[in-house]
Amino acid sequence: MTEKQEKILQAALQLFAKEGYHATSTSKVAKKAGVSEGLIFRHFGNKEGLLQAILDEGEKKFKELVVNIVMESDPKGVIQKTIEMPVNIDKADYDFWKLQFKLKWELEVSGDKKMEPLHMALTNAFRKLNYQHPELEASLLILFIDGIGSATLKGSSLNVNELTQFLLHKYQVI
Amino acid sequence: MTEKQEKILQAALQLFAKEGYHATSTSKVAKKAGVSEGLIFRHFGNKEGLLQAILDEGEKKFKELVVNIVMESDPKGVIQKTIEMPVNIDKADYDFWKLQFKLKWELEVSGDKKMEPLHMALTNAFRKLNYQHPELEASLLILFIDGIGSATLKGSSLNVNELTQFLLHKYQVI
DNA sequence: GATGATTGTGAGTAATCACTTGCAAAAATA
DNA sequence: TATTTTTGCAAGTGATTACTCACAATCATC
Repeated sequence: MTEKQEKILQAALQLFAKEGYHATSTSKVAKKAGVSEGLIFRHFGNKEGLLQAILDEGEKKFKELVVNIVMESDPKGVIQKTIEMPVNIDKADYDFWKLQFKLKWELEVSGDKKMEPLHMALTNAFRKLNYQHPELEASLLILFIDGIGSATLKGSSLNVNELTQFLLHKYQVI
Repeated sequence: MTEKQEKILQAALQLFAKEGYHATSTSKVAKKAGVSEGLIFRHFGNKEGLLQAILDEGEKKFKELVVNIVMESDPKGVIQKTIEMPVNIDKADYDFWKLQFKLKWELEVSGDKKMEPLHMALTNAFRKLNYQHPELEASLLILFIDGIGSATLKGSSLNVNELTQFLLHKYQVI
C-alpha cells in the first residue's frame, strides 16, 4: 500500500461519510487526496472498487470489536460490553462508522450476517442468566445498540451516556 | 394538483426510495412517470423541490400517526400503540417510509423534532405508571420503534411480530 | 547502469447530469 | 368567441460524470 493509495482511501472515507457515496465524485476524491484522478482507477479499478476497499477495512474493524465481546466468559460482562459499545467508539473513527451506517441504507446492505456472532454470544449470556426468552432479549439489545449508535453518529440530541447508564442498570450488569 | 403532477410524485417516490435521492436522475423520474423531463421543473422548480413536495406529504402522514397516540388517555394504551406502530404501517406506504429513513442518512435530517410530541406522550405515560425514569424509558422505546421500523423496511431477517409481542409483555400492556 | 515493472500524471472520452427555452395544445376567463 | 393563463413537450444548454490512454517518473532487480 503506497502513501498515495492511503491518501485516496482517507479522502474517500471522509467524503463518502459526509456527502454519501453517490454524491461524491471521483474528481473530488482526487482533489482532496492531492493526486491525479487517474490514479484512483489505477489502484482501485473503478469507483465501486474504492468503496469496497473501505468496506473491507470496516469488516475487519467490526470483527475486532465483536471478538472482544464474544471472548468474554462472564455473561454479565458480555451484556455490559455490548451496551457500552457505542460510547466506546473512538471519535477518530466516527467518519468510518458513519459510512457503515449510511451505506446500510444507500446500498441496501443487510448487515444481519455480521451481527450473528454477537447475537449468539448475547443469547448465550441471557440464557446463562436465566432470562425466559434469550434470543429475543439478544435481538432487542442489538436493536438498542444499533439505535444508540445511529443517534451518536448522526449527532442526535439524545443523551447517549445517560441512556447507556440507564441500560446498564436495567440489565443489572453494574 | 394535475394528474401528471401526481404521476411525477409517485414515480419520484418509488425511485428515491429504491435507489436513493442522488442516484435517481430527473430523466429517470420523467420516463417512469411518462412525462417530459421539463415538466418536472415546471411544476417543482428543481430536483430538490420535487423531494420537498414528497417530504411535506411525509410530515403530514407522520403527524397523523403520532396524533393517534398522543390522544390516547390510558398510559398503557400510549405505550401499546407506540410499540405496535411499526407492524401497523400499511404495506402500500412502504416506499414512503423507506424514503424517510433513507433521507435521515442521505441528507442528515435529524428527525429529533418530529419525535418530540411522541416523546412527551410516552414520558407522561411512564410517569403515570410510576416508572423511575420516565424520560429515559421514553427515549429507549422510541429507539426501539425506530430500530424495528428500520428492520422492517430494510427487509431484515428479524422477526418483527415476535419482537413486538415480546415488548408488549415486557411493558405489561397486554 | 541497463531493463522491466510499477506508480503517477494530465489531457482526453462519451455519456449523463440538472436545468432552460421556444412554442404549441389545452383550459380557464372574459 | 377572443384572450389570457396554464400545462405540456421536444430539443436543446453547459457542466459534470466515471473512466481511458499515452506517456513520464520512479522503482527494484540483475
